[in-house]
Amino acid sequence: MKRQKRTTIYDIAEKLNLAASSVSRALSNSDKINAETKALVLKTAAEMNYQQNAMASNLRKGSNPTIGVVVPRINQYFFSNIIAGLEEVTFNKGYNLVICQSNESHEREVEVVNTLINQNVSGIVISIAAETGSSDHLQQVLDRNIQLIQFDRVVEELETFKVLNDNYKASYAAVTHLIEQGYRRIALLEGPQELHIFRERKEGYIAALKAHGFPVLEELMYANAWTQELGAQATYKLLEMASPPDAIFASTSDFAALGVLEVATGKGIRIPEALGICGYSNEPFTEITSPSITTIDQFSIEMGKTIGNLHFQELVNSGMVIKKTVNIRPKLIVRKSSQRV
Amino acid sequence: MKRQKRTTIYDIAEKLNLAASSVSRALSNSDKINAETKALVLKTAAEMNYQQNAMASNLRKGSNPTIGVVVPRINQYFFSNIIAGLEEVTFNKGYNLVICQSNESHEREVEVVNTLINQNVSGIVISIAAETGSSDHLQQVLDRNIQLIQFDRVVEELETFKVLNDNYKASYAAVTHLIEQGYRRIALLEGPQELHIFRERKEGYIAALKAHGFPVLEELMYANAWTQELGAQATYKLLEMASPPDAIFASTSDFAALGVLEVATGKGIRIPEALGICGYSNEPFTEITSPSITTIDQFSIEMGKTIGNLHFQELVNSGMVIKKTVNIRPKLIVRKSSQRV
DNA sequence: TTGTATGCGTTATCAG
DNA sequence: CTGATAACGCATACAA
Repeated sequence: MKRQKRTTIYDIAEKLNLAASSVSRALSNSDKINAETKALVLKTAAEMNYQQNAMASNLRKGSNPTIGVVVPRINQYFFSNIIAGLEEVTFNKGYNLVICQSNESHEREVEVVNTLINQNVSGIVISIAAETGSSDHLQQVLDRNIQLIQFDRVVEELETFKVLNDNYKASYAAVTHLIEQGYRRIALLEGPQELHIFRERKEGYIAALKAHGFPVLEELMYANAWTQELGAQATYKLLEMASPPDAIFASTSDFAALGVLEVATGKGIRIPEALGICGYSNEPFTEITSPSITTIDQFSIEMGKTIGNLHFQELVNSGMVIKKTVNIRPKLIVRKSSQRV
Repeated sequence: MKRQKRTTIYDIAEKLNLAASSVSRALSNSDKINAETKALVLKTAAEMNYQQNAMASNLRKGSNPTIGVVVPRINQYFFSNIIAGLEEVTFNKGYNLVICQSNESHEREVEVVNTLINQNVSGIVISIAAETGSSDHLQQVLDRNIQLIQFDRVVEELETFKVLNDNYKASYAAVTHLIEQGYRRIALLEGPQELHIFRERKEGYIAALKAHGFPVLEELMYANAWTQELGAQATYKLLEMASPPDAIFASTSDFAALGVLEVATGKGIRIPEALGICGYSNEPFTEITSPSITTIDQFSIEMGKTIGNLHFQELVNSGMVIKKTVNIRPKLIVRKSSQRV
């Protein structure tokens, strides 16, 4: 049972005593073709079960209507929602999405980006891995004039479209909220400071403390606590302090906040009375923990749509050198874990 | 700023005074080439920033080392884990994944499958949409001798590899567990019965009841309760009955179980004492609700890997007519929502 | 080992 | 409006 040859435009042409070019025109809905022959071609194409060979077509046209998406992990709510939003706009334009994971590895990221370049995709949408490194691979993308859109975690030096959350403001708002709720010693769980998003969140935290006349204490800033496990470990340490914090802002993720919640609950600490908690990302589970977790919504679906729109807009303006940053203002979602007033 | 021409093997050949074919051989690591020239070609290729045009190569070779994946929704834990597992094996083989969502729509499913066929992918991995319909599009895949692997939700009549959970046994085990915990009136939340997986789960439920001498009551079987919202609605109705159930098996999903939990908790019903709950899928959140939710793990990452292995095995045996079903035995995860003994 | 020639399936250009 | 032909970039059969 060999792979049977697929029918090509030549097969159709032969059957109808036409030239292949005419068949091509009919199929591509050209206007330089008689309506009747077009109808005839379409009909026989369907009968003969014809399906276009996208590789040949794309090769000839020198373009490939697909967009490559590179994210650290596909199974995080934030990223899968970005993709969902993005797909909503690309699908309607007849564009495909090729989705790749870097698994937070820089090496892997380089590999998948190269694969995408090889595929001649018309655009690449990326949120870089936590394990950062050279950005040569992204420069390559630009050099080949492939649309590059960075989102969330970006290489700042690179002149590309960027779709970002205003991490600083979100963080500032979260800490201000905690202060307003009467918390006095607010600890921060930090992410890897190589990533700007985590630096910005830290800056927002510091600024909010200062703005309200609170001291900024090194002992309350806990580095690299950006997974559930690490968040839990950090919480153990923090709660063992002589004067422990009365609130923890897990600026890295809701998963870290979950780690905090579990450890604190396990120790019999009452939330939000004795300890306030705030996470980041508005993962679905934050709504159903007990108590529910205060967090920050990043409007991920919206972000995805924005990215898609940017892509097509740029295509229209191709040749222009418009590079800019779209900032999406995240929103603080106040839930039980931080409401004691 | 026009898109600059990418360097081709001809550019390299010209520079080195070689034939394009030699360059091609060097690049494809052929053995019919002098080691020195190979090294030289590789070196200059790197210098000239050469990257292969995958479309041309694939067109010429008549194959495309990518696998298309079609799932209802990318942002469900089960599916994203399938993809993660699958990617683990395909990536190592140098294969790409093109991931598409059907959004549970049959029309959309047909569209994306056709796109994948056009791309000449070497395989398609699919879990069909809840909105079922004709399976012509999948027959097309087979007719073109593209590897087709179905998983989880499948079209049974189609002779393809199938990777399934043993829904019947899992359901049977869940209900048996509930009975052993002393629950007497166990309700079932059903999914759309067009899908075999939901039929099988219902059969497992019925069989377990019968095996333990319990009556099978129509009033306790609630149709189409397969989202959180619908699960909540169903729970309202069920708990209003003259003699309400003392346990609810949300055979459709953990989301439905979550709906049950919320409504019951809202009504002040104590879980697991007054009402036992069991879900399906082992979504991460089932561990952190209070009480935690008993559920069924489907070993989704394993399933993904299995699918990948099947794909490549079939490639090796191409020409053979081996079509079979791999059944993965899910595991009951007992948590607090059903433990009252 | 290397070069020449051809074709993969389309689309675009040019005549007719 | 239609047909012939070239070209997209690469890989292979064949010749040298």
